Amino acid sequence: MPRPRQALLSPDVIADAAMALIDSGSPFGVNALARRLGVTASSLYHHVDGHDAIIELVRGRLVRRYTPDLPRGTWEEIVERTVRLQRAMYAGHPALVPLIVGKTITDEGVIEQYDVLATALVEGGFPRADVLSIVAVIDSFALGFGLDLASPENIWEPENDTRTLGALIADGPSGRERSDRAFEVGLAVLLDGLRSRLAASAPPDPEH
Amino acid sequence: MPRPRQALLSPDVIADAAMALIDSGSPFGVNALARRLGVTASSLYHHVDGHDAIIELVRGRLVRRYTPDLPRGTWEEIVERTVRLQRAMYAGHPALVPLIVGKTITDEGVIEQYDVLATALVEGGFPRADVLSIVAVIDSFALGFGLDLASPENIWEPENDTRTLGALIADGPSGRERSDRAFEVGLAVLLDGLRSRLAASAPPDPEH
DNA sequence: ACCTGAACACCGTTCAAGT
DNA sequence: ACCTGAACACCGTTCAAGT
Repeated sequence: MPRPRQALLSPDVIADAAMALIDSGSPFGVNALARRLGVTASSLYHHVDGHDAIIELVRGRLVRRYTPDLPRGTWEEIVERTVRLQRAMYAGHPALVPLIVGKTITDEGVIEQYDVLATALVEGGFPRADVLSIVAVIDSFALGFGLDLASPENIWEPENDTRTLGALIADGPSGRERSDRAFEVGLAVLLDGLRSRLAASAPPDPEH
Repeated sequence: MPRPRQALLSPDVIADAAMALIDSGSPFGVNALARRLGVTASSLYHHVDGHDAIIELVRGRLVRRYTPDLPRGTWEEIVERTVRLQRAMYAGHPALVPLIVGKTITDEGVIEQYDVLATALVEGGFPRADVLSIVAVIDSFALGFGLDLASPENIWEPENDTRTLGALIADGPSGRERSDRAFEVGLAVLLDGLRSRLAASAPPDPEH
């Protein structure tokens, strides 16, 4: 079946199938993807630039889907909304997370999200020299908790006795509920920490 | 060369070579590892339980090397020391980080570190029900910044103009220095956030 | 007990050949 | 322009055969 009159593939078709494959839980790969599409792996290379480019395509789509409009508000609102949106995205597509770690971000839509964040922090009064670091902190935070969603049920499996850890694991929730609670605690810690830092760098308005 | 009088391999020999392979920057795999050891990949399976078990072996060794004695002190000191030790370990062996994400921790030495942390937080006055979440927050934090070390020089590559992000990237440091700065900011935010949380859950001593 | 070599079911990518 | 099939250099794991 060489060269049908109407092309079988396109970047969109490939991205859709890639997302379905990732969400199915089966390991992602160009061969597995081609199989799903009823096509040879080499065919994909006529439309996209290989494995990593497909992942970046999927990331871009998801970010656009999960952030319909650019957030407005105070830096606190924007930080919280950004982190919660990322959380929702990773929760909806946990198997994507291990695939995107350590890949350079080039997608315009994703860059724009980080730009909004950076702008909000500068306008919020954080020292310019710190803002990129703070964006990285927020990013690390979101990614770390995204990986938590992609992790096995039990992160720790103590075989011997422990002083505290074993009992805490036995007493508390597991799986998604454990992860959600940790996320909420983490988000509160993050926002509190940022507020303290802002207060320390820009002393409160002398009028008060 | 079947069955030499003195065994060529052992878990220790394999772990040493695995660490050298990982630190060399070449992609890790059982085949590549066997090649380095001048041995067949199948030989490894007489001593260790495959790819993931080798990674867990390396993790255990490194944790033991980087934490010679169990930390003592206030919860703040223990949290800070734990995070800094993990940071040092990941900085020394960045290529290990992507290999350990999402793998269940079974190594006794590693479990013990988390147990010390959990115990310190309980004794420090954090609500028992929150402690496991807080340990997960600290873990996500350390892992997120570890991944930052394993990431390419440029995390963001904006192609179009941006309002703020592009200028911040151009003005600030890159590579290791950027990562280190972000880590320091993140650690300060983490500790501040934890202090606020503790103060909110356990109101200050009425004597003061 | 320990190592090999062959086998199996995979990877990601390139490229000449076909229409 | 678009798809195929073969090729290349890899993966991780199993297992019978050899000493």
